[in-house]
Amino acid sequence: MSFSIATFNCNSLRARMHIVTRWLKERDVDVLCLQETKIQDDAFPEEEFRRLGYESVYKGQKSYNGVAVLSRHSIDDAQFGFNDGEDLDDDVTRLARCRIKGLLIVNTYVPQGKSVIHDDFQRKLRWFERLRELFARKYRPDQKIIWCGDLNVAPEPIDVHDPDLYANHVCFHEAVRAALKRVMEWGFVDIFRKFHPEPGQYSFYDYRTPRAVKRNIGWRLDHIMVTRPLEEAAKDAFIDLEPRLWERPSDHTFVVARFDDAHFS
DNA sequence: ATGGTCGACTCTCGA
Repeated sequence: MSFSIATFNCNSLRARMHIVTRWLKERDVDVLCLQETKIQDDAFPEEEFRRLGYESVYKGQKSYNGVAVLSRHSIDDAQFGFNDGEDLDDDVTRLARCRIKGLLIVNTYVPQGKSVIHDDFQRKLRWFERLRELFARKYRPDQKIIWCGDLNVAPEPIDVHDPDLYANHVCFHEAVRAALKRVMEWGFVDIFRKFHPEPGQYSFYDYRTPRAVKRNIGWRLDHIMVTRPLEEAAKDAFIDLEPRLWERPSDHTFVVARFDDAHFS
């Protein structure tokens, strides 16, 4: 049997509900992690997801951010934010953690950073440090952990259309790539890249770039990072571009990974 | 060519 998980920055769940529900019906995943839901908790469409067979945990705020985890299996120990004494309200709507089928799921919407000379960029770098501290404090790399979401970093030159052009971009600058790498070194593998060494695979296409998808001018910012035991259980991973052809697509698309769940609880 | 387009919400910001 297999277990599948996906991540999607929906850029407003309200505006993208048609895409999320259609995708869930057609793709049949076990777990979907959402970012940028931009919806407050009292308006979250929990019942609609329940009718499709999905439980959900979520934390949102007005206009910005917001994360949710949808699951066919029961969700335990849902928590939001780092709980490290540094949490802003903003952090709580950017980081969700829970336990599903014995797996630890960490869903993040990492701060974008605005520009490399803005304070928010320092905050972004610090965010990755705090994530590493969180993993070191709460977990071990021999556990089955999935860290996924919009990480707002293209890890390597092949993850952007033009590495020279983006050298000073907040999602590709060497400092932010090093910050991501530091977290990865704790014990994560980029499971999409493991199955797809080829260039030209992106999860994000800027609305402002004309015909970006057609010209394949994109970024790989949405990731599914897994610990070693899950790397061994992984069967495949892919970027699902089809929803980009549906009505009113998000600027991001779905990234999916599948595992052999024979050893999951 | 330093623009462009979305979404949420007040008109401008964040991405």
